[in-house]
Amino acid sequence: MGRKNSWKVAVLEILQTSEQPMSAYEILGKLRDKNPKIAPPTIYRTLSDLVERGRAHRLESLNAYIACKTDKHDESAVITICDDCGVVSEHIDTGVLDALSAVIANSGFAPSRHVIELQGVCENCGHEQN
Amino acid sequence: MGRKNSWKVAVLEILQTSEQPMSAYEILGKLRDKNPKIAPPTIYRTLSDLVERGRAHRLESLNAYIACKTDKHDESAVITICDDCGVVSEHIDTGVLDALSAVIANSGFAPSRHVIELQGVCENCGHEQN
DNA sequence: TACTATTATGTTAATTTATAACATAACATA
DNA sequence: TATGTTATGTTATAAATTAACATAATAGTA
Repeated sequence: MGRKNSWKVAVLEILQTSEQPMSAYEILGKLRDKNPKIAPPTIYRTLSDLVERGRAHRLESLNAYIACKTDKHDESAVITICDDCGVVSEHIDTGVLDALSAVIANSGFAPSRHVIELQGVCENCGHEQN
Repeated sequence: MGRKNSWKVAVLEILQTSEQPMSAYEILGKLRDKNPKIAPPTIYRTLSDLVERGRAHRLESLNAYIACKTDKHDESAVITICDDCGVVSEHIDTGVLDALSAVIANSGFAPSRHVIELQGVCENCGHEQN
């Protein structure tokens, strides 16, 4: 106890090996395979830390988490979420940020964090016919 | 019972007269002043309906709701949320949407819904010194 | 009008998501 | 060793959302 980062690596590995975003409680379930006593606050603290450091993203529209798969661990990615297969992608792009800046320029608003999430159908799923 | 839209107007009025975003349970509390028996599903159904019709927005990053204050009741607004005073503004802008389109153009992703929420400090609060 | 289908709403209960509050252990430094 | 600080553990609860089913209103139609 009190040792730093007890869970960070484990949580990150779980996220990295998941094809799909995971809820905090899904991660909790995985961790409990090894340590049955782990409790929700531990997960939420670990996730907050990972998100703060840009190693994971919280998907606000799903209440779920993914590992950051880019090498730029900022929190400024545009995120796409396939409603069909659940695959999530990150898109880093300054064009969107510039456009956002332009929108708010006149309002005097100073953003410190932004959430940009697109839901829809990914290319793979779009090609399928059911 | 079974009569259409029993609550829609009431919920919308509550949202419209609120300076700040309200959680589902805050709305529930207000409605209970008049009708003590109203239950969560009623609120959530009403809110879903309002959001679908673009008369209200759900703020994904706050789990809260606001009335749509624009005359364009689409779901494509850029939303700014002041961390300080709680004031929320909607900004309708095609530039951002175009930039987003450009980002996803190569990925083949077909978006059906998007969430664009900026958190930060509004002009008023930015001018204050504490 | 009576019958039926459909949809809206009511109701109960549970599930899912998240955090408050406090206890304990580790670490750092004097 | 003593003290302060931070991380983690632990218990309990709060907050947000939905499932499942019951009942009532409405519309259509025989």
